[in-house]
Amino acid sequence: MAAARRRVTARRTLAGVPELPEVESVRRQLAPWLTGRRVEAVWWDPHPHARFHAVDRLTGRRLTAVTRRGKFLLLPLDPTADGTHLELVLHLGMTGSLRVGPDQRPDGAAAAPLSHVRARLDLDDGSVLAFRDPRRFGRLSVVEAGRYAEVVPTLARLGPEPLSADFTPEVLAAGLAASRAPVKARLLDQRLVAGVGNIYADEALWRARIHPASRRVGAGRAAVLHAALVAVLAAAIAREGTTFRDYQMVNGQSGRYADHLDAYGQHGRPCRRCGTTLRRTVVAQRGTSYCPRCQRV
DNA sequence: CCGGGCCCCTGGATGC
DNA sequence: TGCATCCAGGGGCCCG
Repeated sequence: MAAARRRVTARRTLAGVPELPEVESVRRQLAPWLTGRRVEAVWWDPHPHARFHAVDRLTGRRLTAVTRRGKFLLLPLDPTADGTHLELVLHLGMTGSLRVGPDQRPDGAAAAPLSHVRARLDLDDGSVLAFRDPRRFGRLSVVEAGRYAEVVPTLARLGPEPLSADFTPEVLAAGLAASRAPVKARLLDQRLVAGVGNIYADEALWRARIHPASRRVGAGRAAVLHAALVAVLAAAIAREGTTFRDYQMVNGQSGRYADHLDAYGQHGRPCRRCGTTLRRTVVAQRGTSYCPRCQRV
């Protein structure tokens, strides 16, 4: 009884984090609003735990594009007076989200204040970009274009985009062969492939029938895993990400991938393939759901 | 360089 | 019902 209630609760309050599909959805929504806009003013949270770097350098700059690498949003800026090309690097962390829109309601009254706003950019068309982040895991950094190593080391060492031609079954197989860490740890480590987090690691491993703790994934299974990663990420992008508590798209709605989850957060429920009850374990310090029957070590 | 472990933070869920 | 405790997790950092 208690266990059953716990499962229901867990399903209803499914939590998650923005991964590549969610960030890509945000990017697509932001691009038409932000491209070409000039930043008139910047405010950021002076909280001692806030993770902001050189954000003041945005003032007066124009946003020339909205791009993405892995889970990072990259917004290149027009050159400064001395010709320096800067870039805004934005990571949503666990609970970060972005809202963009007019600062005033149509009737001229001020919009209701958003909660947990950690930074805001006032733009030259009167709109405002608000960065909300209850848990303060998100990061905003302004760096010289392409110079990531000092400020955003993970971005500097980021692996190939999983939906690009650079990410091949051979690249994945070679990367997995070079290490004996659990395969899920390798997927979460952004150096092998960019943008995979806890949700899509569990989903891809379930689809590929590979146990998340497996330390031996040969070329054959790596090719299956490659196909699973590409399929899962593409399907999630098509549905604008997964519905969960913290993630909200720019317009305040949620993604529609939750109904398609086969593994993530599904422990206690039957495997959609074989009916075996999915189990929960911990791999790489992350909650992990898998099928003990059809996912093999 | 690599892998493993811990920590940052805070709202919601759980436990008593 | 209320208060205390637990839990979630991306990525930085440290250690062996």
